[in-house]
Amino acid sequence: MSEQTKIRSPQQSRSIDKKERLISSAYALFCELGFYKTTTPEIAKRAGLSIGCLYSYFKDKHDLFLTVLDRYYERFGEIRADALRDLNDQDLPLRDSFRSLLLKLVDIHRESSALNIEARILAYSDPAVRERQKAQRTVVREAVLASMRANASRMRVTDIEAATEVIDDLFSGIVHRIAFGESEVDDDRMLEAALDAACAYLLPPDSPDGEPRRPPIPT
Amino acid sequence: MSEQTKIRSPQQSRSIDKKERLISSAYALFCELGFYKTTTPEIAKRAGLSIGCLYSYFKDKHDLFLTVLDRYYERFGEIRADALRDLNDQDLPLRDSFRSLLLKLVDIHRESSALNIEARILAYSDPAVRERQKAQRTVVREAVLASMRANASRMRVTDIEAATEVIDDLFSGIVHRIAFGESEVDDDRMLEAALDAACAYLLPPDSPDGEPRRPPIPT
Amino acid sequence: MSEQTKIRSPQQSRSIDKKERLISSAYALFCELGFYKTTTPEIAKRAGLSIGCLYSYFKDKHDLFLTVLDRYYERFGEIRADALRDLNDQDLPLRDSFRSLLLKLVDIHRESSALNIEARILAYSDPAVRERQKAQRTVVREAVLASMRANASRMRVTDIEAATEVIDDLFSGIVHRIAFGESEVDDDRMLEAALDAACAYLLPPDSPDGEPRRPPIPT
Amino acid sequence: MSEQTKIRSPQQSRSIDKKERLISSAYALFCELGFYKTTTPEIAKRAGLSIGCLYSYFKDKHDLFLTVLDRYYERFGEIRADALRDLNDQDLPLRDSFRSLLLKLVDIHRESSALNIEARILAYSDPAVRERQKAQRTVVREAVLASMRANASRMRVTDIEAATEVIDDLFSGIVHRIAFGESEVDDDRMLEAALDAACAYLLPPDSPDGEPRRPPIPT
DNA sequence: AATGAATGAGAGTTCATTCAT
DNA sequence: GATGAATGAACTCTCATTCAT
Repeated sequence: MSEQTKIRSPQQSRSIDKKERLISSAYALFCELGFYKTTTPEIAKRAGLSIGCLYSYFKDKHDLFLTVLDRYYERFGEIRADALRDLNDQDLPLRDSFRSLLLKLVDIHRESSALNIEARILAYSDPAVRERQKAQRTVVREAVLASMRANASRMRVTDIEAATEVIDDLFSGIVHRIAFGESEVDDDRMLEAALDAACAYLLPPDSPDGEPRRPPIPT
Repeated sequence: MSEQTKIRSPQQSRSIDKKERLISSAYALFCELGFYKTTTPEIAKRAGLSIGCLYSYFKDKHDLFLTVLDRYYERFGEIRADALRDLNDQDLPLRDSFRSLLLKLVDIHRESSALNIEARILAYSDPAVRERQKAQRTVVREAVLASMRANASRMRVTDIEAATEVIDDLFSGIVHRIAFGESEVDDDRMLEAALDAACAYLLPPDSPDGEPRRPPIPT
Repeated sequence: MSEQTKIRSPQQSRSIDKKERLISSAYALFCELGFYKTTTPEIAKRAGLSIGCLYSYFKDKHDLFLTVLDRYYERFGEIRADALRDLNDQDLPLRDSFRSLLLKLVDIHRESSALNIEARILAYSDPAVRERQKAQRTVVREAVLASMRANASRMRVTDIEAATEVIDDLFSGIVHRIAFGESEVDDDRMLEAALDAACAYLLPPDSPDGEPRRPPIPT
Repeated sequence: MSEQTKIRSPQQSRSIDKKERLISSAYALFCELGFYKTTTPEIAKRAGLSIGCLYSYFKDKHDLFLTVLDRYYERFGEIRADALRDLNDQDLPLRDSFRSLLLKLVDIHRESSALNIEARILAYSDPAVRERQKAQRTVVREAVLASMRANASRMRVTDIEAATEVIDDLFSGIVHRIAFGESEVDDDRMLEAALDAACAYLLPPDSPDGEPRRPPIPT
């Protein structure tokens, strides 16, 4: 009679595959249409499964959304973590590390940004979404902050915490703009401008870490 | 009888008042609950009007949402315009103009951010919303760009267009962060950090325009 | 936003009529098919109304069932009260008062017994039904008990409370049997047999109150 | 292949055991939750069997319910038969035989009353249930009637058939009341009151068969 | 012009039953 | 024979919209 037991926790590869297909299908539809315009029968249909099957893997639509959101945050987190590792471990100039981070973020954003926005909306009225969002935010914040601290010696900013959030905002905005083609300006010019801004802000003037990739054409 | 004539275009003051009340009520509810959780009867009820009356002023819920969105963009535009006038006309240091701009943006964001986010979601599947969003973006972009160009002499950036969008992203992020209390850092520290970044990026080193508000305590 | 306001409390005669029609229609269907086989669209259809309309008068199916149950108990209560008045006020022989009570009970039972049985089932898992049932039971019990006490002088039983419940059980059984044609024996013979039992139990031997209606045919 | 052959009629002890387990499990659940709230997967689960297995023994849920009902009637019938044997064979005073009968009926009622009530509801719309109910009723009626006839010499009632049904109603009501704790009066007082009524009705005044168990306390 | 009761398409969800393994 | 994942018809309920008054 327990509700818990009614939801299948698949251990066999075939079932796992079905659950994955449902998550993918839901992910795609939530991204494309948002939460409310996506219907559960449509999710099942796209996954090539019946509606009943969907409800044997997920308690309800909301539960499925949360699962999709977790999946998204997870993937997003991995990519960010990858990129931050570059910032810490390699002795690339900071500007180049940043560029590589931005390009990776653009990639993941391109496929799931609507989901991210939807989550922000739902977070207003849905505590479970809000909580997950906050947790995700905290993880990211800590990782970026650690990375910034590790690079503190090369920087001129003193309030590392605030600087982290400033850079986060700047990068998020640029990434969104590029991912969605909302810029009137060339993607490349946008990217370099954002890097200019980040370097000008974080680094001392004339730091070699902030050298533009392409030297200005000599006159 | 054309369908168009069914929708009243109020010319008498009483009718205008009713339409306004409907827009306000819808604005408040869309902000609070988002598009889908807001019901048309509730909008009418809050406006102290009948649901039938709502449908005599607006073709459907979507039409009302678009009207509300226009109203929001309009208000947002006015505030931005105000703030940009400061940038151009007054001989305040740029940093102070920026600060005043940011504070105004935080105010408007606080009351309508959900609407803004909702619009972003709907823009995916709704061409009419997308179009308005783009138009709004263009207006703002042009205004900010003009303002940047007028100040070009004080700046060191050469790609003014890209710089405009960079600043826009930076400021939007900060404003959102402050408006929604999502920052772990003091609002004030965040604000000054964002101004540091903007000034470091736009202005030549040591420009008096970028002087921090509070001089360092003399030794 | 309050849930309360969403449910219409009709004050105009037309609306009251609609609500009544829904209750009648639901009453008939619950009696005929029971709670689970009765569907809300069917109730609305029988009432000549739309399903949406049903849900503007009742929160949900359960709420409608409770209303129907209240209505049934109310009617049942009135008839019982009528009959008990006879027991108290008139100087009919007790046997004749009882007979008239039984005949009235048969009437109401004939139309709503399934509802009564359904309520018993739902009472197992539904506290709201259980509570109403208990309240109803108490009201009836008190009334019958008062009536028994008023007639105590004519009776030989000393434990009036227990006797009340015994008589209640006896009469309920007989009424059910007659109402549903479950008896193999003539209704009339059954009725007189039940009256024999009640009189033999309650009255002293040879009490004129227990005289059978039809005197034995003289030889 | 006829459809009939799909349903297994188990001849091997292992299979019989499984079928029994399914019947017990269903019996328990139908009693606890009623027909509609009991789900077939839950029945199979409680029996420690798969849902597929259930459907290899029973055509459908309805078929299983009928089987359970038969089983219940069977058990009920046995107990009644036992009790009636007492009435016939032993030379206990009738009052004591009745008491022992009532106590046994209370026992069986306690565990299966919901099933009984559920059957009554389903009998309205389900001919198969109705038919079984009627058959059961007939069996019981015949047995009780025979028993009453065997005791006719001790009794004063002349219409034995009607008296049988009167006693049946009286006893059923009391049993239900006691089994479900619906009485406001002590179980013991209720029981003796019911016996008073039965003896007063059936026996001649002052019959030693109707002596109360506990003699009144002498003054 | 205004009202708000009424509509009904369509959403989420359940569960008796089947059938590939 | 046994399994239990999968099916999908059917249910309850919501809410944008209409239209008689």
